Amino acid sequence: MPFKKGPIPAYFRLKQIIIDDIKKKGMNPGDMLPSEREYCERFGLSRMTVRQALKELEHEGIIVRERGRGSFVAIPPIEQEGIMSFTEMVRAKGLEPETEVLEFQKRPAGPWGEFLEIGEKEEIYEITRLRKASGVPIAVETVFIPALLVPGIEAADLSGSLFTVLQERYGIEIKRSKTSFSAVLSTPEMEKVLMLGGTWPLLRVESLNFYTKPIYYEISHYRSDQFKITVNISR
Amino acid sequence: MPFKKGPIPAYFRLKQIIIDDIKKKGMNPGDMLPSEREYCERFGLSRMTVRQALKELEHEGIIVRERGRGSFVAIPPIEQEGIMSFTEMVRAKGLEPETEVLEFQKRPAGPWGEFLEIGEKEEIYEITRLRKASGVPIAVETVFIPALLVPGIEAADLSGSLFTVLQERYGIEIKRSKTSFSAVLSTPEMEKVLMLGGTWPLLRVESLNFYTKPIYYEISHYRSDQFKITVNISR
DNA sequence: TAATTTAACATGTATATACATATAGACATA
DNA sequence: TATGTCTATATGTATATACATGTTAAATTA
Repeated sequence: MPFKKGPIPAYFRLKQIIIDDIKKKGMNPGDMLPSEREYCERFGLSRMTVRQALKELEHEGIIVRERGRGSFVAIPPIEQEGIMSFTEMVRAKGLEPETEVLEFQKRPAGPWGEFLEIGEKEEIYEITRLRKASGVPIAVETVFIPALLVPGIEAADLSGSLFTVLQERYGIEIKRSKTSFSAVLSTPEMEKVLMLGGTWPLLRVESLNFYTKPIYYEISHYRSDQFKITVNISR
Repeated sequence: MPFKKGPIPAYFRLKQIIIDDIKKKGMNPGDMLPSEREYCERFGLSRMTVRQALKELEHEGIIVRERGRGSFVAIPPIEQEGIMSFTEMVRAKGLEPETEVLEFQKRPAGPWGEFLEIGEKEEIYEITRLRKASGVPIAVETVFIPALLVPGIEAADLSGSLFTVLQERYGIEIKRSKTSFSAVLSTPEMEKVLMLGGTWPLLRVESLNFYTKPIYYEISHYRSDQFKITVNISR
Protein backbone atom coordinates (compact mmCIF):
# COMPACT_ATOMS: atom_id res chain seq x y z
CA MET A 1 0.00 0.00 0.00
CA PRO A 2 1.99 2.97 -1.22
CA PHE A 3 -0.69 5.44 -0.25
CA LYS A 4 -0.18 6.02 3.46
CA LYS A 5 1.19 9.50 3.15
CA GLY A 6 3.28 11.79 1.01
CA PRO A 7 2.82 15.07 -0.78
CA ILE A 8 1.78 13.46 -4.07
CA PRO A 9 -1.99 12.91 -4.27
CA ALA A 10 -3.13 9.31 -4.20
CA TYR A 11 -5.12 9.56 -7.40
CA PHE A 12 -2.04 10.86 -9.18
CA ARG A 13 0.16 8.05 -7.95
CA LEU A 14 -2.51 5.52 -8.91
CA LYS A 15 -2.53 6.93 -12.45
CA GLN A 16 1.18 6.35 -12.79
CA ILE A 17 0.87 2.84 -11.35
CA ILE A 18 -1.82 2.00 -13.90
CA ILE A 19 0.24 3.40 -16.79
CA ASP A 20 3.27 1.44 -15.62
CA ASP A 21 1.16 -1.69 -15.30
CA ILE A 22 -0.11 -1.40 -18.86
CA LYS A 23 3.43 -1.10 -20.16
CA LYS A 24 5.06 -3.60 -17.84
CA LYS A 25 2.49 -6.33 -18.29
CA GLY A 26 2.47 -5.72 -22.03
CA MET A 27 -1.25 -5.15 -22.19
CA ASN A 28 -2.78 -4.70 -25.61
CA PRO A 29 -5.44 -2.27 -26.79
CA GLY A 30 -8.84 -3.59 -25.78
CA ASP A 31 -7.53 -5.56 -22.80
CA MET A 32 -9.67 -5.12 -19.71
CA LEU A 33 -8.26 -3.40 -16.68
CA PRO A 34 -9.13 -4.36 -13.08
CA SER A 35 -12.51 -2.99 -11.97
CA GLU A 36 -12.80 0.15 -9.90
CA ARG A 37 -13.64 -1.83 -6.77
CA GLU A 38 -10.65 -4.10 -7.33
CA TYR A 39 -8.35 -1.07 -7.33
CA CYS A 40 -10.04 0.13 -4.13
CA GLU A 41 -9.23 -3.13 -2.36
CA ARG A 42 -5.73 -3.51 -3.78
CA PHE A 43 -4.58 -0.05 -2.74
CA GLY A 44 -6.91 0.73 0.15
CA LEU A 45 -8.48 3.71 -1.61
CA SER A 46 -12.05 4.92 -1.82
CA ARG A 47 -13.89 4.40 -5.06
CA MET A 48 -14.14 8.15 -5.79
CA THR A 49 -10.36 8.42 -5.62
CA VAL A 50 -9.91 5.50 -7.97
CA ARG A 51 -12.51 7.00 -10.27
CA GLN A 52 -10.64 10.29 -10.40
CA ALA A 53 -7.53 8.48 -11.57
CA LEU A 54 -9.43 6.48 -14.19
CA LYS A 55 -11.33 9.52 -15.38
CA GLU A 56 -8.13 11.45 -16.03
CA LEU A 57 -6.60 8.49 -17.83
CA GLU A 58 -9.70 8.37 -20.00
CA HIS A 59 -9.38 12.10 -20.75
CA GLU A 60 -5.77 11.54 -21.71
CA GLY A 61 -6.82 8.86 -24.15
CA ILE A 62 -4.91 6.11 -22.35
CA ILE A 63 -7.97 4.06 -21.41
CA VAL A 64 -11.60 3.87 -22.47
CA ARG A 65 -14.42 3.16 -20.02
CA GLU A 66 -17.71 1.50 -20.82
CA ARG A 67 -20.62 1.63 -18.49
CA GLY A 68 -21.61 -1.81 -17.30
CA ARG A 69 -18.55 -3.44 -18.91
CA GLY A 70 -15.38 -2.06 -17.44
CA SER A 71 -12.26 -0.09 -18.33
CA PHE A 72 -10.04 -1.06 -21.23
CA VAL A 73 -6.69 -0.13 -22.67
CA ALA A 74 -7.33 2.43 -25.42
CA ILE A 75 -6.39 1.96 -29.03
CA PRO A 76 -3.54 4.42 -29.52
CA PRO A 77 -4.12 6.83 -32.39
CA ILE A 78 -2.52 5.19 -35.43
CA GLU A 79 -1.32 8.36 -36.98
CA GLN A 80 0.35 11.44 -35.69
CA GLU A 81 -1.80 14.36 -34.70
CA GLY A 82 -1.61 17.47 -36.76
CA ILE A 83 0.44 18.35 -39.79
CA MET A 84 3.76 16.69 -40.14
CA SER A 85 6.83 18.54 -41.39
CA PHE A 86 7.95 17.81 -44.93
CA THR A 87 10.75 15.67 -43.60
CA GLU A 88 8.37 13.62 -41.47
CA MET A 89 5.85 13.20 -44.28
CA VAL A 90 8.42 11.98 -46.78
CA ARG A 91 9.99 9.55 -44.31
CA ALA A 92 6.51 8.22 -43.43
CA LYS A 93 6.14 7.22 -47.06
CA GLY A 94 9.42 5.38 -46.97
CA LEU A 95 11.20 7.90 -49.18
CA GLU A 96 14.34 9.89 -48.58
CA PRO A 97 13.86 13.67 -48.14
CA GLU A 98 16.32 15.99 -49.87
CA THR A 99 16.52 19.75 -49.78
CA GLU A 100 18.26 22.25 -52.05
CA VAL A 101 18.60 25.91 -51.02
CA LEU A 102 17.59 28.02 -54.03
CA GLU A 103 17.76 31.47 -52.50
CA PHE A 104 18.89 33.03 -49.26
CA GLN A 105 18.64 36.74 -48.52
CA LYS A 106 18.36 39.21 -45.69
CA ARG A 107 15.94 42.05 -46.24
CA PRO A 108 13.33 44.29 -44.54
CA ALA A 109 10.18 42.53 -43.45
CA GLY A 110 7.84 44.70 -45.53
CA PRO A 111 4.32 43.27 -45.64
CA TRP A 112 5.42 40.11 -43.79
CA GLY A 113 6.02 42.20 -40.73
CA GLU A 114 2.35 42.17 -39.97
CA PHE A 115 2.12 38.40 -39.76
CA LEU A 116 5.35 38.15 -37.79
CA GLU A 117 4.36 40.98 -35.46
CA ILE A 118 7.47 43.05 -36.16
CA GLY A 119 8.04 46.40 -37.83
CA GLU A 120 8.12 46.65 -41.62
CA LYS A 121 11.73 47.83 -41.52
CA GLU A 122 13.04 45.10 -39.24
CA GLU A 123 15.13 42.54 -41.04
CA ILE A 124 14.06 39.07 -41.94
CA TYR A 125 15.62 36.13 -43.72
CA GLU A 126 13.87 34.94 -46.83
CA ILE A 127 14.86 31.38 -47.62
CA THR A 128 13.61 29.52 -50.67
CA ARG A 129 14.21 25.79 -50.88
CA LEU A 130 13.39 23.01 -53.30
CA ARG A 131 12.23 19.88 -51.52
CA LYS A 132 12.51 16.44 -53.05
CA ALA A 133 11.52 12.92 -52.15
CA SER A 134 14.04 10.31 -53.34
CA GLY A 135 15.18 12.61 -56.10
CA VAL A 136 11.73 13.74 -57.31
CA PRO A 137 10.99 17.48 -56.91
CA ILE A 138 7.88 17.79 -54.76
CA ALA A 139 7.62 21.34 -53.49
CA VAL A 140 9.07 24.83 -53.52
CA GLU A 141 9.01 26.42 -50.11
CA THR A 142 9.77 29.98 -49.01
CA VAL A 143 10.28 30.81 -45.35
CA PHE A 144 10.20 34.31 -43.82
CA ILE A 145 11.78 34.54 -40.39
CA PRO A 146 12.86 37.57 -38.30
CA ALA A 147 16.64 37.89 -38.34
CA LEU A 148 16.72 38.69 -34.63
CA LEU A 149 15.27 35.30 -33.76
CA VAL A 150 17.88 33.27 -35.61
CA PRO A 151 21.25 35.09 -35.49
CA GLY A 152 23.89 33.32 -37.54
CA ILE A 153 21.49 31.00 -39.34
CA GLU A 154 23.67 31.47 -42.42
CA ALA A 155 26.07 29.02 -40.86
CA ALA A 156 23.41 26.40 -40.16
CA ASP A 157 22.73 23.43 -42.38
CA LEU A 158 19.45 24.20 -44.12
CA SER A 159 19.42 21.07 -46.22
CA GLY A 160 17.39 19.29 -43.56
CA SER A 161 14.46 20.13 -41.33
CA LEU A 162 14.09 23.81 -40.39
CA PHE A 163 12.05 22.54 -37.48
CA THR A 164 15.10 20.70 -36.16
CA VAL A 165 17.45 23.65 -36.71
CA LEU A 166 15.17 25.98 -34.73
CA GLN A 167 14.89 23.52 -31.89
CA GLU A 168 18.51 22.47 -31.59
CA ARG A 169 20.23 25.75 -32.43
CA TYR A 170 17.84 28.28 -30.94
CA GLY A 171 15.66 26.34 -28.49
CA ILE A 172 12.54 27.34 -30.41
CA GLU A 173 9.91 24.64 -30.52
CA ILE A 174 6.94 25.33 -32.79
CA LYS A 175 3.82 24.67 -30.76
CA ARG A 176 1.00 25.95 -32.89
CA SER A 177 0.36 26.53 -36.56
CA LYS A 178 -2.25 28.29 -38.60
CA THR A 179 -2.27 26.77 -42.03
CA SER A 180 -4.42 27.49 -45.05
CA PHE A 181 -4.80 25.49 -48.23
CA SER A 182 -5.73 26.57 -51.71
CA ALA A 183 -5.24 25.50 -55.32
CA VAL A 184 -3.37 27.59 -57.90
CA LEU A 185 -1.92 27.12 -61.37
CA SER A 186 1.83 26.80 -61.72
CA THR A 187 3.87 29.77 -62.90
CA PRO A 188 6.69 29.30 -65.44
CA GLU A 189 9.20 29.74 -62.64
CA MET A 190 7.66 26.98 -60.55
CA GLU A 191 7.38 24.72 -63.58
CA LYS A 192 11.10 25.08 -64.12
CA VAL A 193 12.26 24.14 -60.62
CA LEU A 194 9.62 21.45 -60.17
CA MET A 195 10.36 20.09 -63.65
CA LEU A 196 6.72 20.06 -64.64
CA GLY A 197 6.91 20.65 -68.39
CA GLY A 198 3.66 22.57 -68.61
CA THR A 199 0.98 24.18 -66.52
CA TRP A 200 -0.26 22.15 -63.56
CA PRO A 201 -2.55 22.75 -60.61
CA LEU A 202 -0.47 23.11 -57.46
CA LEU A 203 -1.44 22.86 -53.82
CA ARG A 204 -0.56 26.14 -52.12
CA VAL A 205 0.07 25.92 -48.40
CA GLU A 206 0.48 29.06 -46.32
CA SER A 207 1.44 28.59 -42.74
CA LEU A 208 2.15 30.86 -39.78
CA ASN A 209 4.02 29.01 -37.07
CA PHE A 210 4.00 30.00 -33.40
CA TYR A 211 6.02 29.29 -30.32
CA THR A 212 4.96 31.84 -27.73
CA LYS A 213 4.75 34.38 -30.58
CA PRO A 214 4.84 34.07 -34.36
CA ILE A 215 8.16 32.57 -35.44
CA TYR A 216 8.05 32.15 -39.19
CA TYR A 217 5.74 32.43 -42.15
CA GLU A 218 5.96 29.85 -44.88
CA ILE A 219 4.53 29.55 -48.39
CA SER A 220 4.85 26.26 -50.20
CA HIS A 221 3.65 24.94 -53.53
CA TYR A 222 3.27 21.17 -53.87
CA ARG A 223 2.77 19.18 -57.01
CA SER A 224 -0.12 17.30 -55.48
CA ASP A 225 -0.38 14.64 -58.14
CA GLN A 226 2.66 13.19 -56.44
CA PHE A 227 2.03 14.20 -52.91
CA LYS A 228 -1.05 14.82 -50.83
CA ILE A 229 -0.87 16.57 -47.50
CA THR A 230 -2.70 14.78 -44.72
CA VAL A 231 -3.70 16.10 -41.33
CA ASN A 232 -5.14 14.18 -38.40
CA ILE A 233 -7.30 16.14 -36.06
CA SER A 234 -9.19 15.42 -32.85
CA ARG A 235 -12.03 17.63 -31.79
CA MET B 1 -34.84 23.94 -7.59
CA PRO B 2 -35.00 22.17 -10.94
CA PHE B 3 -33.20 19.13 -9.64
CA LYS B 4 -35.84 17.07 -7.92
CA LYS B 5 -36.12 14.33 -10.51
CA GLY B 6 -35.89 13.49 -14.18
CA PRO B 7 -33.75 11.31 -16.37
CA ILE B 8 -31.17 13.99 -17.09
CA PRO B 9 -28.35 13.99 -14.54
CA ALA B 10 -28.21 16.97 -12.22
CA TYR B 11 -24.57 17.81 -13.03
CA PHE B 12 -25.48 17.90 -16.71
CA ARG B 13 -28.38 20.25 -16.18
CA LEU B 14 -26.22 22.46 -13.99
CA LYS B 15 -23.66 22.71 -16.80
CA GLN B 16 -26.30 24.00 -19.15
CA ILE B 17 -27.61 26.44 -16.57
CA ILE B 18 -24.11 27.82 -16.06
CA ILE B 19 -23.53 28.15 -19.82
CA ASP B 20 -26.87 29.90 -20.21
CA ASP B 21 -26.04 32.20 -17.30
CA ILE B 22 -22.76 33.23 -18.87
CA LYS B 23 -24.50 34.12 -22.11
CA LYS B 24 -27.63 35.63 -20.63
CA LYS B 25 -25.88 37.81 -18.11
CA GLY B 26 -23.36 38.84 -20.75
CA MET B 27 -20.38 37.81 -18.66
CA ASN B 28 -16.95 38.62 -20.05
CA PRO B 29 -13.80 36.51 -20.08
CA GLY B 30 -12.15 36.73 -16.69
CA ASP B 31 -15.38 37.40 -14.81
CA MET B 32 -15.73 35.34 -11.65
CA LEU B 33 -18.44 32.73 -11.37
CA PRO B 34 -20.26 31.91 -8.13
CA SER B 35 -18.25 29.66 -5.82
CA GLU B 36 -18.85 25.92 -5.64
CA ARG B 37 -20.59 26.22 -2.28
CA GLU B 38 -22.82 28.96 -3.61
CA TYR B 39 -24.02 26.67 -6.38
CA CYS B 40 -24.65 23.96 -3.76
CA GLU B 41 -26.96 26.24 -1.80
CA ARG B 42 -28.68 27.77 -4.80
CA PHE B 43 -29.62 24.45 -6.35
CA GLY B 44 -29.63 22.14 -3.36
CA LEU B 45 -26.83 20.00 -4.73
CA SER B 46 -23.85 18.40 -3.07
CA ARG B 47 -20.46 19.90 -3.69
CA MET B 48 -19.20 16.84 -5.57
CA THR B 49 -22.04 17.19 -8.04
CA VAL B 50 -21.32 20.85 -8.56
CA ARG B 51 -17.65 20.04 -8.97
CA GLN B 52 -18.39 17.50 -11.67
CA ALA B 53 -20.26 20.13 -13.64
CA LEU B 54 -17.47 22.69 -13.21
CA LYS B 55 -14.77 20.17 -14.03
CA GLU B 56 -16.41 19.29 -17.33
CA LEU B 57 -16.89 22.94 -18.20
CA GLU B 58 -13.19 23.44 -17.52
CA HIS B 59 -12.33 20.54 -19.81
CA GLU B 60 -14.49 22.04 -22.50
CA GLY B 61 -12.58 25.27 -22.23
CA ILE B 62 -15.62 27.26 -21.14
CA ILE B 63 -14.29 28.18 -17.70
CA VAL B 64 -10.95 28.20 -15.95
CA ARG B 65 -10.56 27.34 -12.28
CA GLU B 66 -7.88 28.60 -9.93
CA ARG B 67 -7.22 27.01 -6.62
CA GLY B 68 -7.90 29.35 -3.77
CA ARG B 69 -9.36 31.99 -6.08
CA GLY B 70 -12.43 30.67 -7.81
CA SER B 71 -13.83 29.83 -11.22
CA PHE B 72 -13.76 32.29 -14.09
CA VAL B 73 -15.16 32.63 -17.57
CA ALA B 74 -12.44 31.45 -19.95
CA ILE B 75 -10.88 33.57 -22.65
CA PRO B 76 -12.24 31.94 -25.76
CA PRO B 77 -9.54 30.80 -28.15
CA ILE B 78 -9.32 33.36 -30.93
CA GLU B 79 -9.65 30.71 -33.54
CA GLN B 80 -11.16 27.32 -33.34
CA GLU B 81 -8.89 24.33 -33.19
CA GLY B 82 -8.92 21.98 -36.11
CA ILE B 83 -10.90 22.08 -39.27
CA MET B 84 -14.25 23.74 -39.08
CA SER B 85 -17.28 22.41 -40.86
CA PHE B 86 -18.36 24.26 -43.98
CA THR B 87 -21.21 25.84 -42.04
CA GLU B 88 -18.84 27.06 -39.33
CA MET B 89 -16.31 28.39 -41.82
CA VAL B 90 -18.85 30.37 -43.78
CA ARG B 91 -20.45 31.85 -40.67
CA ALA B 92 -17.00 32.81 -39.38
CA LYS B 93 -16.56 34.95 -42.48
CA GLY B 94 -19.87 36.65 -41.82
CA LEU B 95 -21.60 35.00 -44.76
CA GLU B 96 -24.73 32.90 -44.87
CA PRO B 97 -24.23 29.20 -45.68
CA GLU B 98 -26.65 27.58 -48.13
CA THR B 99 -26.85 24.00 -49.28
CA GLU B 100 -28.52 22.37 -52.26
CA VAL B 101 -28.87 18.58 -52.48
CA LEU B 102 -27.82 17.58 -56.00
CA GLU B 103 -27.97 13.82 -55.69
CA PHE B 104 -29.12 11.26 -53.17
CA GLN B 105 -28.83 7.52 -53.68
CA LYS B 106 -28.56 4.26 -51.79
CA ARG B 107 -26.12 1.75 -53.21
CA PRO B 108 -23.56 -0.91 -52.28
CA ALA B 109 -20.42 0.41 -50.62
CA GLY B 110 -18.03 -0.95 -53.26
CA PRO B 111 -14.52 0.46 -52.85
CA TRP B 112 -15.67 2.86 -50.09
CA GLY B 113 -16.33 -0.17 -47.88
CA GLU B 114 -12.63 -0.38 -47.09
CA PHE B 115 -12.47 3.15 -45.67
CA LEU B 116 -15.72 2.74 -43.79
CA GLU B 117 -14.74 -0.70 -42.48
CA ILE B 118 -17.82 -2.44 -43.85
CA GLY B 119 -18.34 -5.07 -46.54
CA GLU B 120 -18.36 -4.08 -50.21
CA LYS B 121 -21.95 -5.23 -50.54
CA GLU B 122 -23.31 -3.40 -47.52
CA GLU B 123 -25.39 -0.41 -48.44
CA ILE B 124 -24.33 3.19 -48.16
CA TYR B 125 -25.92 6.53 -48.90
CA GLU B 126 -24.12 8.70 -51.42
CA ILE B 127 -25.13 12.31 -51.01
CA THR B 128 -23.85 15.08 -53.28
CA ARG B 129 -24.49 18.66 -52.24
CA LEU B 130 -23.65 22.08 -53.62
CA ARG B 131 -22.53 24.45 -50.90
CA LYS B 132 -22.79 28.19 -51.22
CA ALA B 133 -21.83 31.24 -49.20
CA SER B 134 -24.35 34.07 -49.48
CA GLY B 135 -25.45 32.80 -52.88
CA VAL B 136 -22.00 32.17 -54.35
CA PRO B 137 -21.24 28.51 -55.18
CA ILE B 138 -18.17 27.50 -53.24
CA ALA B 139 -17.89 23.74 -53.20
CA VAL B 140 -19.33 20.45 -54.37
CA GLU B 141 -19.29 17.83 -51.68
CA THR B 142 -20.04 14.11 -51.82
CA VAL B 143 -20.57 12.12 -48.63
CA PHE B 144 -20.49 8.33 -48.33
CA ILE B 145 -22.12 6.96 -45.19
CA PRO B 146 -23.21 3.42 -44.20
CA ALA B 147 -27.00 3.12 -44.41
CA LEU B 148 -27.13 1.14 -41.15
CA LEU B 149 -25.70 4.09 -39.21
CA VAL B 150 -28.31 6.60 -40.33
CA PRO B 151 -31.66 4.82 -40.85
CA GLY B 152 -34.26 7.14 -42.26
CA ILE B 153 -31.87 9.93 -43.15
CA GLU B 154 -34.00 10.48 -46.27
CA ALA B 155 -36.43 12.29 -44.02
CA ALA B 156 -33.80 14.56 -42.45
CA ASP B 157 -33.09 18.10 -43.55
CA LEU B 158 -29.79 17.92 -45.42
CA SER B 159 -29.79 21.57 -46.39
CA GLY B 160 -27.81 22.40 -43.27
CA SER B 161 -24.90 20.92 -41.38
CA LEU B 162 -24.55 17.11 -41.71
CA PHE B 163 -22.56 17.35 -38.52
CA THR B 164 -25.64 18.66 -36.71
CA VAL B 165 -27.95 16.03 -38.23
CA LEU B 166 -25.67 13.21 -37.08
CA GLN B 167 -25.46 14.60 -33.60
CA GLU B 168 -29.10 15.47 -33.02
CA ARG B 169 -30.76 12.65 -34.93
CA TYR B 170 -28.36 9.77 -34.30
CA GLY B 171 -26.25 10.79 -31.32
CA ILE B 172 -23.10 10.51 -33.43
CA GLU B 173 -20.50 13.12 -32.64
CA ILE B 174 -17.49 13.22 -34.95
CA LYS B 175 -14.40 13.19 -32.78
CA ARG B 176 -11.54 12.69 -35.17
CA SER B 177 -10.86 13.37 -38.83
CA LYS B 178 -8.18 12.36 -41.27
CA THR B 179 -8.12 14.91 -44.04
CA SER B 180 -5.93 15.20 -47.10
CA PHE B 181 -5.53 18.13 -49.47
CA SER B 182 -4.55 18.25 -53.10
CA ALA B 183 -5.03 20.44 -56.16
CA VAL B 184 -6.85 19.31 -59.30
CA LEU B 185 -8.26 20.88 -62.43
CA SER B 186 -11.99 21.29 -62.69
CA THR B 187 -14.01 18.83 -64.78
CA PRO B 188 -16.81 20.12 -67.06
CA GLU B 189 -19.35 18.77 -64.57
CA MET B 190 -17.83 20.72 -61.70
CA GLU B 191 -17.54 23.84 -63.82
CA LYS B 192 -21.24 23.66 -64.47
CA VAL B 193 -22.43 23.40 -60.87
CA LEU B 194 -19.81 25.81 -59.55
CA MET B 195 -20.56 28.23 -62.40
CA LEU B 196 -16.89 28.61 -63.29
CA GLY B 197 -17.03 29.29 -67.01
CA GLY B 198 -13.79 27.54 -67.85
CA THR B 199 -11.11 25.33 -66.39
CA TRP B 200 -9.92 26.29 -62.91
CA PRO B 201 -7.67 24.79 -60.29
CA LEU B 202 -9.77 23.39 -57.44
CA LEU B 203 -8.83 22.45 -53.92
CA ARG B 204 -9.73 18.79 -53.39
CA VAL B 205 -10.39 17.78 -49.79
CA GLU B 206 -10.81 14.13 -48.85
CA SER B 207 -11.80 13.40 -45.33
CA LEU B 208 -12.54 10.29 -43.28
CA ASN B 209 -14.46 11.18 -40.15
CA PHE B 210 -14.48 9.05 -36.99
CA TYR B 211 -16.57 8.68 -33.88
CA THR B 212 -15.55 5.42 -32.24
CA LYS B 213 -15.27 3.95 -35.74
CA PRO B 214 -15.29 5.49 -39.23
CA ILE B 215 -18.61 7.24 -39.83
CA TYR B 216 -18.42 8.86 -43.22
CA TYR B 217 -16.09 9.57 -46.08
CA GLU B 218 -16.28 12.90 -47.81
CA ILE B 219 -14.81 14.31 -51.01
CA SER B 220 -15.14 18.04 -51.66
CA HIS B 221 -13.90 20.36 -54.37
CA TYR B 222 -13.55 24.04 -53.46
CA ARG B 223 -13.04 26.95 -55.78
CA SER B 224 -10.17 28.23 -53.71
CA ASP B 225 -9.88 31.62 -55.35
CA GLN B 226 -12.95 32.45 -53.28
CA PHE B 227 -12.37 30.32 -50.27
CA LYS B 228 -9.28 29.07 -48.48
CA ILE B 229 -9.50 26.33 -45.93
CA THR B 230 -7.68 27.11 -42.72
CA VAL B 231 -6.73 24.78 -39.91
CA ASN B 232 -5.36 25.66 -36.51
CA ILE B 233 -3.24 23.04 -34.88
CA SER B 234 -1.46 22.70 -31.57
CA ARG B 235 1.37 20.20 -31.25
C1' DT C 1 3.61 53.53 8.56
C1' DA C 2 5.20 49.04 7.28
C1' DA C 3 5.51 44.34 8.05
C1' DT C 4 3.34 40.36 9.81
C1' DT C 5 -0.31 37.49 11.37
C1' DT C 6 -4.73 35.89 11.09
C1' DA C 7 -9.21 34.79 9.36
C1' DA C 8 -12.35 34.02 5.69
C1' DC C 9 -13.04 31.80 1.67
C1' DA C 10 -11.75 29.56 -2.50
C1' DT C 11 -10.63 25.04 -4.76
C1' DG C 12 -8.11 20.35 -4.07
C1' DT C 13 -8.04 15.76 -2.08
C1' DA C 14 -10.10 11.88 0.16
C1' DT C 15 -13.48 8.72 2.56
C1' DA C 16 -17.90 6.26 3.15
C1' DT C 17 -22.19 5.25 1.45
C1' DA C 18 -26.35 4.59 -1.46
C1' DC C 19 -28.87 3.88 -5.33
C1' DA C 20 -29.31 4.03 -10.73
C1' DT C 21 -28.41 1.87 -14.91
C1' DA C 22 -26.02 -0.89 -18.52
C1' DT C 23 -24.01 -5.51 -19.73
C1' DA C 24 -23.42 -10.30 -20.07
C1' DG C 25 -24.22 -14.75 -18.79
C1' DA C 26 -26.86 -18.31 -16.24
C1' DC C 27 -31.17 -20.10 -15.93
C1' DA C 28 -35.96 -21.07 -16.67
C1' DT C 29 -39.72 -21.18 -19.75
C1' DA C 30 -42.46 -21.48 -24.04
C1' DT D 1 -34.34 -24.19 -30.01
C1' DA D 2 -35.50 -19.72 -29.09
C1' DT D 3 -36.98 -16.32 -25.96
C1' DG D 4 -37.35 -14.01 -21.93
C1' DT D 5 -36.07 -13.32 -16.96
C1' DC D 6 -33.08 -13.11 -13.23
C1' DT D 7 -28.72 -12.04 -11.22
C1' DA D 8 -23.97 -10.74 -10.62
C1' DT D 9 -21.05 -7.19 -11.75
C1' DA D 10 -19.59 -3.08 -14.00
C1' DT D 11 -19.62 1.95 -14.32
C1' DG D 12 -22.66 6.32 -13.55
C1' DT D 13 -24.77 9.59 -10.43
C1' DA D 14 -25.40 11.74 -6.03
C1' DT D 15 -25.02 12.96 -1.01
C1' DA D 16 -22.61 14.13 3.31
C1' DT D 17 -18.49 14.99 5.49
C1' DA D 18 -13.65 16.19 6.66
C1' DC D 19 -9.40 18.10 6.19
C1' DA D 20 -5.51 20.23 3.10
C1' DT D 21 -3.83 24.03 0.75
C1' DG D 22 -3.65 28.35 -1.97
C1' DT D 23 -5.35 33.47 -2.08
C1' DT D 24 -6.82 37.57 -0.46
C1' DA D 25 -7.70 41.16 2.50
C1' DA D 26 -8.52 42.73 7.03
C1' DA D 27 -6.65 42.99 11.62
C1' DT D 28 -2.74 43.14 14.45
C1' DT D 29 1.75 44.26 15.79
C1' DA D 30 6.41 46.32 15.69
